[in-house]
Amino acid sequence: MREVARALGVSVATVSNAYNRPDQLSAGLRERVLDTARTLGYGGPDPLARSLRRGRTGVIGVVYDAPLEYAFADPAAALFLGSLAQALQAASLNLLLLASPGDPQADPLAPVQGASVDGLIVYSAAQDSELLRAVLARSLPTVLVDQPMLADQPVLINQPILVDQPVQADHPDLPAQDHRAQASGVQIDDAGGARLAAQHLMDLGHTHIGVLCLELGPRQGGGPVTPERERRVAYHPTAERLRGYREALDAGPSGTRLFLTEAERNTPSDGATCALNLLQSEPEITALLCMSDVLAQGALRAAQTLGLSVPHRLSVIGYDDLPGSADLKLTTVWQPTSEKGQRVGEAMLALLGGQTPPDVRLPTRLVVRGSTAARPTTSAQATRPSPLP
Amino acid sequence: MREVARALGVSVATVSNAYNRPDQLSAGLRERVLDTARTLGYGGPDPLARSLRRGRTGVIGVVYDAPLEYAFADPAAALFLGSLAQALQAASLNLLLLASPGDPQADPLAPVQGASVDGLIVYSAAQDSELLRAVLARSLPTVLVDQPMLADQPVLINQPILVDQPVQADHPDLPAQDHRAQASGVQIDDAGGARLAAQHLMDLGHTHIGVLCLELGPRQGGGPVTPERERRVAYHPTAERLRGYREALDAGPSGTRLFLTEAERNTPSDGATCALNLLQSEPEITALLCMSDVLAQGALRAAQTLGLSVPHRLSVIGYDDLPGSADLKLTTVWQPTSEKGQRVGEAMLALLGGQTPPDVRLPTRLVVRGSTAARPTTSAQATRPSPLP
DNA sequence: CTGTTAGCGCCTTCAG
DNA sequence: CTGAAGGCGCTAACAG
Repeated sequence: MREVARALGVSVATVSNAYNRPDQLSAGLRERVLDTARTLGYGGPDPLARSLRRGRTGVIGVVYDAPLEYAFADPAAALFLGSLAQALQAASLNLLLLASPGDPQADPLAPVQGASVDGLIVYSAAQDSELLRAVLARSLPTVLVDQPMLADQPVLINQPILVDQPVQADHPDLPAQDHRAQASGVQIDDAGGARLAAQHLMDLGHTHIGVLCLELGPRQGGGPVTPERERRVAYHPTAERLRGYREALDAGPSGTRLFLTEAERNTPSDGATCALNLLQSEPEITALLCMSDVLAQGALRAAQTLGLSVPHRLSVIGYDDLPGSADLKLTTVWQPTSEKGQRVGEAMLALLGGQTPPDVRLPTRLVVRGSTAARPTTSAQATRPSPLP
Repeated sequence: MREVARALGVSVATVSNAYNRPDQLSAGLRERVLDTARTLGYGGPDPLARSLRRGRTGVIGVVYDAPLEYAFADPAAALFLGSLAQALQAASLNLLLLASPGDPQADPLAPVQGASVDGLIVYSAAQDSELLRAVLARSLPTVLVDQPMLADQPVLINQPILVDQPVQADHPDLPAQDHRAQASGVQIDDAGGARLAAQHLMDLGHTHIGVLCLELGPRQGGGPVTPERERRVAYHPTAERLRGYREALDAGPSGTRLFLTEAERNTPSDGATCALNLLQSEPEITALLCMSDVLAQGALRAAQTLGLSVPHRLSVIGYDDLPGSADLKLTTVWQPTSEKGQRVGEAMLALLGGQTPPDVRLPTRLVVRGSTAARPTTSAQATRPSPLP
């Protein structure tokens, strides 16, 4: 910039103005400035330096506690991220994807601590985790998605104790930095939806119900869920859905049993594997409660593999109500995925604007389609599924 | 940082060292520094300032010339982005999504010009567009995905003409900035795959073939493709696939005809709409060439709506070979989507490391499954599809 | 309408 | 092992 200024015999401020405040200099001069800039190969103000000076980056970070490829592979996540991006784009904000590094050597907090962003959105993180603490420690506008309500968060001492003067007393041209951690929460009624799903199955007379759980926490590896593990579920949505299932059970006739497995990843094939294992080890199961439609899709595939007709021999319920689930005739719990993204975006915008938006809790609904039916009669039930070829 | 230094009676350099070079000070002092920092509410070095000083941000921008939500809605894009992210994560690089603003008032170049990034990846942009020029003008390490080979790109004068001294002569501690635009290309054999698909159909005897095109360019709106519009296709993959179809046609028996429509967006429902319109206005069509599996999925749905059995009455071919396409028994053109992402990531890493990776062109293949069959006999063909209810 | 000034927060060489 | 100094590139106030 100085080069350009010198070449024209003007001051750097004038060059800066040529880019940022056209009204501050004559149109002719402005043209000349832009022109020589081009000649000199100067492409305009450096975004980084500008951000430093202005105190804003125009970037919002999304924290995702898993390899980033999962985010793109999961349709529900993609849907959410898409609508979030759309909401933020309206304010010219871009999305920075912050995932924990694949390399286990690397510091999983580094991305969060090192990102130049104006705000942070936590999409997936274990409750009460280091990661979450690192996010909060940045004292940036933060939106927590599908996390326990803020009131339940451990309080964090973040008020800087100023040694003598406010740091920026001599800098009236910068907006006074507000160092309070400003956070807001958006979530859905996870437990409520789960309760509806389990209830529906019990109303249909099912007494032996398999549950395909989403990950219980970061890198758990899947498999049967012991009561011990059930107590330590780290991912809030998983915990809540489980709680919902349990609540329905407790409210219904006693004698109904749940058989829990954890899918290693939220993919159809992991869902299929889980379902297969579960159905073979517990032949009395007549219904499957899946914590996602993706998992349910796998369950459907498993049923087909085992020659179990859905819904006559096996009922299946999903969660999310993805766009493709209607085609599959899947009974499922609907959640307002897109709206959630939009709400999160709006909350962030409000936070950025200095407001403190209230926490939001969005409803869920049971959508009954063709994949659930009354418990098969005992004779049919007695038919033990044939072992795999 | 100064606060912390003052509170401890040490210099700021020492505080900085506490964070960045533990070997430069005693463990005890380091502990004390970190400790008082915590007490004072100092969360560590500001990433922005650090980036400015170091000259690196640890962020790679992905340029996407459409509302960002499209990127997430398109499974092929998601797959690509996922594997790209994974490759980049290995080098602790994060992904910044740079989409053109939804607001048509806003400057579509702003995101590209204003992003603080170490490199740029162009995933979707019209060839020879302003956007592409703006990307190249940044003189950053750049990878062009599915764009015409670099040799065909308009040359850009980007060498800065230094007025007197190299700007950084007095700053030997910073890596000498290399201002040459370093770009590399990764693409697939779009035309080749398309040719195979069209050929397959012609081998099966089809003579009236409908084509469901991806967008021809930014915001075109869809609809029938006139020869005029066909000449001006702005998106390279669309142009190439079209060229491939045409090549097969030219090589085959004369008398075969193509009927072109553009889908407004790459979604199943747009695909269905297109297919419906096409099949109703041109009842002689017995096969559909779709430029994506997503579009093909819509075509399949349209066929069902019209009561046209696939493949007996109507053959359908897709493009991409998505994970779900096998279940649909869709004949399609496979492309190495994940590998493409990985290659792009590697190319970026090489560029960042000062190397100049060669351009890469990945192969495509025809995967024949159940959605294509020989042209129906004349009598069957004469059955005009029933109008919609 | 233009120029001067004073940093934004940090890192790194170099001298002690 | 520690401290002083200079500057990354830019912008906003203020004075002319």
